[in-house]
Amino acid sequence: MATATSRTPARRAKGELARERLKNAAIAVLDRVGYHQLRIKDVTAEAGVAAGLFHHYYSDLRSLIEEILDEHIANAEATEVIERDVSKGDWFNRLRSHYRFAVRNHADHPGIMRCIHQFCADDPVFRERWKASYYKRLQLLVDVFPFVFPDSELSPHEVRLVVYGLSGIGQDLLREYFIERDPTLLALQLSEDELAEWLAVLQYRGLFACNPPEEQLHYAARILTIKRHASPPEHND
Amino acid sequence: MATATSRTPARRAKGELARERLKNAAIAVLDRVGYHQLRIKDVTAEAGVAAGLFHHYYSDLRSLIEEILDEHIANAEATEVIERDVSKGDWFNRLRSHYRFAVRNHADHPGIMRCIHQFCADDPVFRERWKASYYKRLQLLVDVFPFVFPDSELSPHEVRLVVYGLSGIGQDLLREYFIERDPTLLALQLSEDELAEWLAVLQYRGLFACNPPEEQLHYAARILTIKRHASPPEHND
DNA sequence: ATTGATCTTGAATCCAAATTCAATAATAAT
DNA sequence: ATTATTATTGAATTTGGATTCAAGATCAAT
Repeated sequence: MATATSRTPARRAKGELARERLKNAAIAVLDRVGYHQLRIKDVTAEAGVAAGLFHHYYSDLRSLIEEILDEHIANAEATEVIERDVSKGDWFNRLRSHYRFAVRNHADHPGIMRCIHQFCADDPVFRERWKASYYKRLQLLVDVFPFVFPDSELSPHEVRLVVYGLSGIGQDLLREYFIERDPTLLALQLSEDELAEWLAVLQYRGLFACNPPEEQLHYAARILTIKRHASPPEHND
Repeated sequence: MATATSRTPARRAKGELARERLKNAAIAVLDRVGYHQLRIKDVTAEAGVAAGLFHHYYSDLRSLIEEILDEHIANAEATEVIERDVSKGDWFNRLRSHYRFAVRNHADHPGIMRCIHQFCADDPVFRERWKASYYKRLQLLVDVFPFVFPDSELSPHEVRLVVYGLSGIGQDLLREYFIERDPTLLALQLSEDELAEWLAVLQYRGLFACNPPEEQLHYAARILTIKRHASPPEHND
């Protein structure tokens, strides 16, 4: 934002509007076809302007997309109130808040999330930027780990391994759900909060090797019934 | 394989060799630059043949890559002995075997795994093929779920949610480790077996909400020390 | 109203890479 | 040895799309 208005002092309101229109058009097309299918002509057509106008505002597609993603990331970080209303020791709610955030992000901006994923896969520079943002949240967990688990004998590297490993819970699933819209998953008819809670429970179990306090579960209480028999029955397929 | 030798009866041994050389060249380049940077010229140069030869054997890049990936998938499925030496109720070893397989795959074929990931992201047809292969293993888990957890009140859809969610454990991590070669992860200096075991432990905890039997842990026993205090200490960051 | 700036257009140009193809070499069959 | 088939080359062409640019439209300031 700051860059956009300050870079060229001569930039006018109308120009800013056109940039906005191009960005919104790009986001719309991203939703439909994804980053690798995206063409400048698609964007200008969607925005209802001439093809040449694009280069008046952006040097190439990459820079437009970068601007969109940077804005999204900044925006997301700003609105991430997550930690605020969660009391210090309340880990389940903390994890659930993180998932609520991730779920909402996917639900509201599937095109952008897909684009981030695609962009990361072949642009090392952007991937670092994304990781920096994404792992910042994880880092919080890494940092407090020694306090939460004072008896843990894990080295800092091992802590990172555990946290990064567990952070994978639901990543693919959210993409399948909100971006590919996999029918077998959509069939679940879950609200955003429900989905977030399910994923949080799984992560909680992975982290603490036990269930979260039952009274905190609003939707996923049934998961407590996943309890293994003392002597698991032999079974033939 | 069967297709390759039978499609054109007139195809000669030398031709088969050239196809092999192209495929191997492509795999080598995939390792270096990934799918989206890959150019036909790169492949022919790497193979040491003229650019035009490519089209004698393949109609386009996509079809070459598809052949490579299909072969890889078929091959992987064939060598996946996994379930064989694991006794029926021995879930921890079963999960660990799956992870050993995934880890080995990434370690041995980083270029191909990266390509699969990129390909999936923008080719819905291929994604279905990959999911079919990948989820086949998960489906096993989904199928036996009611027998392992007879008291579970989860609907089949919910079972799928849980299994898919947990299957995300380590996905990104394996990519970061073997494809991007993230230094903070490589610093762990883990053997393939160690990595597989860590991931399996995390998944086991997520699935069973408890630790795997201690005597089965060869490397990751320290994870048992992640035990939460009865009354977690308040902590200020 | 005139001026100087920015905005917008779309046809013309450029470019990287895919694709074709005529010519030549290698190989197998007889 | 001759012939037919397949393999290989690399220069020429085509393609899809990005990029440029001259010309006209719009706008703000005075």
